[in-house]
Amino acid sequence: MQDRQFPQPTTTVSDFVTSESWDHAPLGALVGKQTLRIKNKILSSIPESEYRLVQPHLQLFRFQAQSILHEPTQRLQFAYFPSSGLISLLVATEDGKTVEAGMVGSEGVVGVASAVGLTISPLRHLVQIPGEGLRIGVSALQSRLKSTPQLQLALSRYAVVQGMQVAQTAACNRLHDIAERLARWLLMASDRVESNSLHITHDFLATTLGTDRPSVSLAAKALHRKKIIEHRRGIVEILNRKKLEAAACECYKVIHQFNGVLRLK
Amino acid sequence: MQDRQFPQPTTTVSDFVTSESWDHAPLGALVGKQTLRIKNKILSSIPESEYRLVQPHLQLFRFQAQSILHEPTQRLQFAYFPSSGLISLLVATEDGKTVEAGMVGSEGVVGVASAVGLTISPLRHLVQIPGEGLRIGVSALQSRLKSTPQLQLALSRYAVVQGMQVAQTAACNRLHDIAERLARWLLMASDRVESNSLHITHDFLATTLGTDRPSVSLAAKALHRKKIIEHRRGIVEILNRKKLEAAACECYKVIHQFNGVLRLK
DNA sequence: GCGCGTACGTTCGATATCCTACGGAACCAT
DNA sequence: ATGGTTCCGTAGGATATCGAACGTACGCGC
Repeated sequence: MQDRQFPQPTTTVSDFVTSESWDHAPLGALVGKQTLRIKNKILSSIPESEYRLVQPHLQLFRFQAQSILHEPTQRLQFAYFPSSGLISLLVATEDGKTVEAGMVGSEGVVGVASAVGLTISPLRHLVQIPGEGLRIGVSALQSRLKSTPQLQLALSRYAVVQGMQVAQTAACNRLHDIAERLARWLLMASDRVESNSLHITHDFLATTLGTDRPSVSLAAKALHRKKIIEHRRGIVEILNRKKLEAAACECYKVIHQFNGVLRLK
Repeated sequence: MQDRQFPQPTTTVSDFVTSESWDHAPLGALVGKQTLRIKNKILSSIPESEYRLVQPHLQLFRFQAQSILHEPTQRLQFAYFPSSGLISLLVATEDGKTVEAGMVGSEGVVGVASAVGLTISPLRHLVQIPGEGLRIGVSALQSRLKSTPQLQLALSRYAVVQGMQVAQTAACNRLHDIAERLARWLLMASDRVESNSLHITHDFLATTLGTDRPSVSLAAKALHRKKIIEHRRGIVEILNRKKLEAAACECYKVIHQFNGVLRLK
């Protein structure tokens, strides 16, 4: 919250592990981990027997707003299983522009590349909406995967589905205008936060939509004029969800459906 | 070649299996499959023992220009391992526009979703440059994967790396102009065809770049004026590769590097 | 050689977006 | 309250792209 110098890599370590207090409170920690496990769709989908194998390596983790979990120049350190909050997967170009390629909430995992033996990712992992979850060190995860085939499959499957979502985003970025994309993003974020009130600035919306701030303000104004959203300093509020869905491009529904694929095997 | 009604789903079955002649020529078939196997980077990377388990299910397959291997409305039927040629992964929107999200050549596999138990893909798989390769039925592949862990890992890893490439494409589509993207596409295609002469029309370039034909013609003209490319009816020729790389956006190099990740474990 | 379908060259107006800039409002720390 | 910082509203010119249209050139089949 206090560190807002977003583009600087100085804030990229962001080791806000809250396990200090939680880990040393045996009962609390277990209850916490179990709750967070259930809220994360991937961890909740695997058998109890497999979960027990990875559980000792899971740390409780609090996602701080605007902190960076990974930079492309780094090696992947952890895989994160959010139970709440929202993490943006951003691509940054040489000239400093950025755009979001994907989004991870409680339905997924951040750093899925580590599940297939890779320790790099060209994507910046930025916390857009704070929350909490569990994380596991990359080497611990990799060494456990052989004995947790269901987890391995769930992770691989998520990687494929995430690729589909990224592909739809690639098309969306090319073919749909800013107002449509803004509406899509607000819906996707709202789904993950489970709230109609989003704490985000136009500036950050510009970095995720791959445009500049005035363009976001104009698009937001257009939605406001239609009484679809309301926004004040750092907060966007959804007034009429139905209308917002109508204002968004088809990509919202398409991407939303992909999540269903994960459950239906 | 003769069927050019591209957007129509009538040509989507495209069962141009040439295995009839090849399969019934025992020696020739084996030699053919072995050659094609070696040229495909995924099949060549797995142990001989695992290859022998899937080999009986592999069919020789010839990719016909402009044929469609898969439509989003269908279920995945086969996974294709190209040894040559180029397949575009296209996203189509409701209003009929299309744009390429990814590209598969001998380094990869088409239909990787089938490797994680899924039988859908929202991407149209379109043959851009003809070639040949091997294919395997989805159910045969899935039933063999448990006993071929190296293949499973190679496929999962490819899925992740392909996701990275798609993410970079998503950014490229948003942040780079048409001339840069055209240059990038020509380079990527040239790498896979291993030739400086590409048999493709401006119209198809427009569908892959997500724009219209006149915009492609203008961009091509700009490259031609700088003596970087030459183009006549249905053919684009790269005259100066160095200059073409300079004219392309960084995304070419970035995506190219991802392929290296596959080999380096 | 002729006709026809396909592909390319080019134009122009409309639109979306970018880029830069400035001012005002909200929030925070003191 | 006050000063500083962050965030939003807005404007105007520059640019890229779109969309539609028309003409031309190539190549194939007859």
